[in-house]
Amino acid sequence: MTLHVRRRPGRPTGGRHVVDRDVVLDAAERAIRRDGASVSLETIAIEAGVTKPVVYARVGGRTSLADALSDRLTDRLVLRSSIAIGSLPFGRAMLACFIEANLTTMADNRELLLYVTGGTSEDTPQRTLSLAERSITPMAEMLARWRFRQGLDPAVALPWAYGIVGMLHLVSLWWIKETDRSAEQLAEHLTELLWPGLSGG
Amino acid sequence: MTLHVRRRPGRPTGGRHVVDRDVVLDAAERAIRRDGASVSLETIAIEAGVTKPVVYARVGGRTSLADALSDRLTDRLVLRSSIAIGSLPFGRAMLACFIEANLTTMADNRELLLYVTGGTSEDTPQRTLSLAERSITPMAEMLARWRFRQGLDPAVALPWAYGIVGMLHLVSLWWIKETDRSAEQLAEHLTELLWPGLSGG
DNA sequence: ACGTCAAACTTACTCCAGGTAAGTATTACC
DNA sequence: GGTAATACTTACCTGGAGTAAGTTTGACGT
Repeated sequence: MTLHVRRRPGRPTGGRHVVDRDVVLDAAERAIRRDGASVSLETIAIEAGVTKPVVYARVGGRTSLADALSDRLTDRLVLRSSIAIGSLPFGRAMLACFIEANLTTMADNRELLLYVTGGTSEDTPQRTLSLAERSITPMAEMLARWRFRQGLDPAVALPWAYGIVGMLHLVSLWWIKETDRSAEQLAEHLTELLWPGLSGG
Repeated sequence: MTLHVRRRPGRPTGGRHVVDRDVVLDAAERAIRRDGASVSLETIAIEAGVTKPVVYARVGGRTSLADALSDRLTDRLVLRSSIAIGSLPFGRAMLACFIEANLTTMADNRELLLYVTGGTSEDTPQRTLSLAERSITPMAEMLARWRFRQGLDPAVALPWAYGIVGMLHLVSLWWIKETDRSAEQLAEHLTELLWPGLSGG
């Protein structure tokens, strides 16, 4: 029994696509989780129940696919971070929550992270950067406001934000290899490193 | 006029290879600097004045090549860092020197960095990690000793070291795109973020 | 001196994944 | 019911990684 039935060709009755962009992206995520970051576009297409050109029509080539999945991962990072820090005032505990939320989200999307950042094309660094840019926005803005209120120079917010994202990124890569220590403990360690400087101490 | 003359086949007179491993790696670096990170193995072989199988005989496939170049980049990072921090006592100024040395070294090896970390295969994250592991060793050891003497827990040294390398990595990627601010200023900003926590403040 | 072997390289191939062009089945519309 | 548009699939092209087989030369024993 074949799990995924090929769509029949021809104009569909409803007038709309049966397999739209999000369905393809969902299938891509499933295939990546199952087969790892080196999964081919053809495999992804089969997982979606269509053929390769359909994937190209919906999301474009491999680069566009990686971009789209990067956006999804970023959305999750931003969402989980925002939830984590939403109910807390700016302070040490908030930073720890932000860090832990990021770490656990990356761990939950392990294969996806490897696909997006370790991808097959040469624009991977650019994508990593844009992922960083988006995922730091809440933190960077909050940081700039905080420092401005404190009478400190807000110009450092941008390099700091990149730095923190880079830190979380590499620590995540390391951590998802051997998850022996808890996310909470790891987040506490990083908070211990970052908070004194962040708070202007 | 052809710049690179093909070697004649046959057993050489000296008994040793004319084009040894280091020559191939030098050629690879030149080709990468010239053509970017997406350069093919064939182009690298031509740059070295040989053909593809010779590259395979000397360094192995694309993965091995990336590993070897990663080692070279790491050597430079460690060397320049060691020189920068060698004459200074552990302290804020030393951290700033360490950071600036790392940033400028990455900028000097821009294309190489993109090749190694944004490479074509799926083991890129693993390579990024091993690059990190090696390049942080001096810093991590120093850090652990320092904290031990201060009566602080040295167990945080490893995650901190990864975190710092990740921070430097991403900030470098960002910085080499638009080098508008000076390395010194950037290093100062990151030092301002890290030092208070590092020193156990 | 000469035949044989081994070394070192090149040519020529296979294989696979990304990407695309052309063809086919089905529905919408008048 | 005929024509046009649509949404696919099949079949192909391209380029790079990796490898097998062939070719040229020096070394070495007799």
